Amino acid sequence: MAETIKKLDELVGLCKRRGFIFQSSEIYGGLASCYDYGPLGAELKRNVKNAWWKSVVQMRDDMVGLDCSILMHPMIWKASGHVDKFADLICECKKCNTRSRVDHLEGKEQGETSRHAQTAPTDDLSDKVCPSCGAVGQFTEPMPFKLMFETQMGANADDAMTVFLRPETAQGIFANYRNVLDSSRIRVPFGIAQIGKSFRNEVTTKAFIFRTREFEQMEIEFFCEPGTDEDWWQHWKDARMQWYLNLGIRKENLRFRPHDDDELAHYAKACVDVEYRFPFGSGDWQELEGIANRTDFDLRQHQRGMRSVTKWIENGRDTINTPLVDEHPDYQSGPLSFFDDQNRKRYIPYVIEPSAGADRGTLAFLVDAYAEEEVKGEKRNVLRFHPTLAPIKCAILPLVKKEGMPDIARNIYQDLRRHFNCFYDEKSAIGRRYRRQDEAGTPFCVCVDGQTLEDQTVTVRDRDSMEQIRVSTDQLKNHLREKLDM
RNA sequence: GCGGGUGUAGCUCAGUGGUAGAGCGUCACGUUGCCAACGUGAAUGUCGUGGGUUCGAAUCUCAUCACCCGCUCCA
Repeated sequence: MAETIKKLDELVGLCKRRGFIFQSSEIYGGLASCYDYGPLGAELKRNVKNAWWKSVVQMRDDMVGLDCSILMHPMIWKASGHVDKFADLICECKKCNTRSRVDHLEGKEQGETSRHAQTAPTDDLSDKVCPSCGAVGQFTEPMPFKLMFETQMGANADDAMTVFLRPETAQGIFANYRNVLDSSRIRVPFGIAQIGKSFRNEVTTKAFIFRTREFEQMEIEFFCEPGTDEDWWQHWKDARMQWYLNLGIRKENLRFRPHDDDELAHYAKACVDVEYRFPFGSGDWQELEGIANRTDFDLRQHQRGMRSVTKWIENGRDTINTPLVDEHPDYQSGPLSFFDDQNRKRYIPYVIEPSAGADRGTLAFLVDAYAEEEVKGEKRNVLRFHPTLAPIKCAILPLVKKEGMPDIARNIYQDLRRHFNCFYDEKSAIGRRYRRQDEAGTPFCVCVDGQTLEDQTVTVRDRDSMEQIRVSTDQLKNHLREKLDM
């Protein structure tokens, strides 16, 4: 009789009530689109990230990790295309107040439109048609729309340089691809994984932590020989779907959604989204992760970017108005090429990018685990987290607060907590304590009772079945570690 | 950014100009002793924020912030 969350409001309330997720700066009235993880949420999210890392780095021979800085050389974002793409011009229809991108307005030829904020024409919208209400020429002056966060680097205001907070972790991987190759003895095909914060000035945030301006990504760039890219794309597609399933997300709430050709980013040869059926919007499927074939676009772009730096300095470090130099005719032998010494071949690798949202994933695990049940006429709320993800693995509870039971329980607690996250609770009735742990998603509860005093056994209570078995205290640690797979 | 809605205790909400409330939760004590038990008691409020009207504002009004729904947008 499990019931799931039907509305976003329920979920927000649940997250706050149990200390998973809070509105950022709440005592100041909140800050739009920013959220904080509470005690249980911080554990949950960290477990999600650790599970991902274990799956894509620890358990694989062909993957290594990376953790690079959020601030990077501004020209990285020129080469990646973000400086231009993320500086679109927006105008507003005076008649219906709808905002449109200038380069999306009808009548404008695509190649003709400048994407550069400072060189874009601020006139000549007189013959353009509002895509929303059909009014002609009723637009405000075009205004630049900065999708990347900017900040100043350098304490001395005169010398300060404008840098960007990264809008994706991916480019840090491309920028370090050469370093990793040269230092780790790894060879193509191989991948680099990274978890970290990224920032985008999304036009629309909303939907709780689903789309926020500050968010955390779990990204892989997998480098492979051109021609093998489609096979690797398929490999990662399967591997990533299996990860969500292995961690307990119900199959019927997951699906692949291939991108249409006109939806593909300019660099991508193919892209598929892993989607989860979230309980908001119209009960709609929403993206958890995108798995793209980025071809050799990024490495080739960075080869151009590397050769454009001098020009950028000469140009007064003006990132927007410093175009990249043309691609070298012999780009296949460039500094970011890979030499396959077994087959005596040199090439720019193709890249498969499985890019997952850590916050979205955490939200999906939370939603999918939630259940309301009837037990003997009483309502029971339970979060059926996979043990790997559960914030607390085991609660240790003395049946009563006397006859030495708390002392024994505390000893067990001190022993078990060295191996996994535990919680000790001796307050109020035992049934209430079990239900509290159900709400936190704790898979096991250990109870020290009267019989423990006689034969050194405790009960182990299972969250999902609510059944109890007796386990000898000297077997307890092994019993739990086996059950928890830890 | 547009339209609609909401904002009162940790949570869910009642309270339409006159003393700030309930249920749940939390805490203490007692009783009980394996699934939100019972009894007694207690704590908890910038009524989102700031201004205005009024003798008096949670309530009327203006502004603002945040969230939700629908548009728009989503490299």
